[in-house]
Amino acid sequence: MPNELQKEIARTSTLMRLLPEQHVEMLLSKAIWRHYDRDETLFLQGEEATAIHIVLDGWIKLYRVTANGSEAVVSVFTRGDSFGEAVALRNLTYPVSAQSVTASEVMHIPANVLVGLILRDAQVGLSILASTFNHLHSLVAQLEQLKAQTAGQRVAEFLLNLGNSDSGSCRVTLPYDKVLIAGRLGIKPESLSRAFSRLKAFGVEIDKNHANIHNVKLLRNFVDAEK
Amino acid sequence: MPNELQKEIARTSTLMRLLPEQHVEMLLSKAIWRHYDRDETLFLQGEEATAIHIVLDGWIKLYRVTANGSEAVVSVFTRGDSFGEAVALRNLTYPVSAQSVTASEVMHIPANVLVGLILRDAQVGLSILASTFNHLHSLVAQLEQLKAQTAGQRVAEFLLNLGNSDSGSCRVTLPYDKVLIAGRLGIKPESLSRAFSRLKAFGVEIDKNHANIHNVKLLRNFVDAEK
DNA sequence: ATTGATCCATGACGTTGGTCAAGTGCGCAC
DNA sequence: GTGCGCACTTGACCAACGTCATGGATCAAT
Repeated sequence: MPNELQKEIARTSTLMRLLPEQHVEMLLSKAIWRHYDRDETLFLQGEEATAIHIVLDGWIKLYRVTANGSEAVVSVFTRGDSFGEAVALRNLTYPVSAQSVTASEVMHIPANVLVGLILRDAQVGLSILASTFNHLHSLVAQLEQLKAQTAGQRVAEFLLNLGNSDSGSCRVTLPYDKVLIAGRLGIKPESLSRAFSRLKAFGVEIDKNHANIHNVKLLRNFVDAEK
Repeated sequence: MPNELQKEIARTSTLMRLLPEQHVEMLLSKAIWRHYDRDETLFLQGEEATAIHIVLDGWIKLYRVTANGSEAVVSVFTRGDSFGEAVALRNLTYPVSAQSVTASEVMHIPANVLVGLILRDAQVGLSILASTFNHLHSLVAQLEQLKAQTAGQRVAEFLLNLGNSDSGSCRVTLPYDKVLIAGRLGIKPESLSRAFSRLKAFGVEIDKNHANIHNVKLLRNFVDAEK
């Protein structure tokens, strides 16, 4: 049973905000609305995709389990983000697994509903391409970070992206626990912890799950520092 | 002026092989066919995309130049691969730059031609999503590799992907120079060189731009080795 | 208050890969 | 041939990060 707030978030999601009103209403009416507790699995890599997913609240991680059993976090999604479009529309199998990392509300749109809509109105296909492109772009950005930045720089950039000011100071909330943040950044929790303490020198204070950035420009400078 | 071989490659590209014949012919007739010498730039990150690209011959790299001036190679494409779909269809700006790393033949399809086709036949949109999904998938695989494998394992996996047998022995050709291979794998040329010599112990011989893998299963084993 | 669980910080140490510098092998122009 | 340039290799050294072990802080249950 979706409430109005949830519907509003859905309407403004990357996936739907460009669609004409009557399509949106149709999708909302055919969607499945579900609550997930913390650490529930939405799907596993290798499963066949039958729906696309829009996060209404909470945090969902996409991750891969590697041949030797360790876990690589690929993305972490939150309110307004959608995922699984490209896979579901082709009836392919997921290349990643998905799990809630906090209690979450997620809306599922059955793939056949969306396919039907695309065939009737090709504009919808372009909308979905747009959102898929966002994912492409964010993966490209992650690759660049991993290849060209040190762990410390990645941590700093992560903090800067949480607050979205570009000068002055700001206080941001760490959205999920530090093990996951470390995973998202491709480092171990211990390294994250050390990176945080090294960032003190650049005006960053970590207090529980909050970070105070005293001088945004100074930190930005550190991220962009040549080698 | 395309020759028949080039047209045949285009027809079997990821992007077009699922399209009905008459659409393919139309796209081929509207396409721009171009030769690039080595090290020519196709486009730069930040430029507005006006076409999608299909590689007919040679190798094209996509890369990002970071704030501190260093370069991160994101993808390397060859015969039959297409790129730029999601960007061109939305008239967005490229998140990466593209450059030929060998002399290459590339076919460009103007975005407006493709958009027109999608609006007339939504099936085309799904085809493009399929090819975009391939890119997504390969980026996800790269992320996993960077986060969960050592440089040596990445090098070994790269060699295994070049030959596509899964047992016995095989001889593969290194498709482009070692500086670029190193970039693609997120390491420095020196480290690539050292990785190669360490792989001798696993039956890999490097000779100029060829690699002999004496025992594919042994090497696969090394890649999948638990930590 | 005590226990245990969970999450995080810190220290000691090992390994990986980057950096810098020198050297090798090969192709090519003359 | 000789000389030069380029791609690659090798070695010595160092910084960054992972690993392993320990200990503190917080919270809930008893």
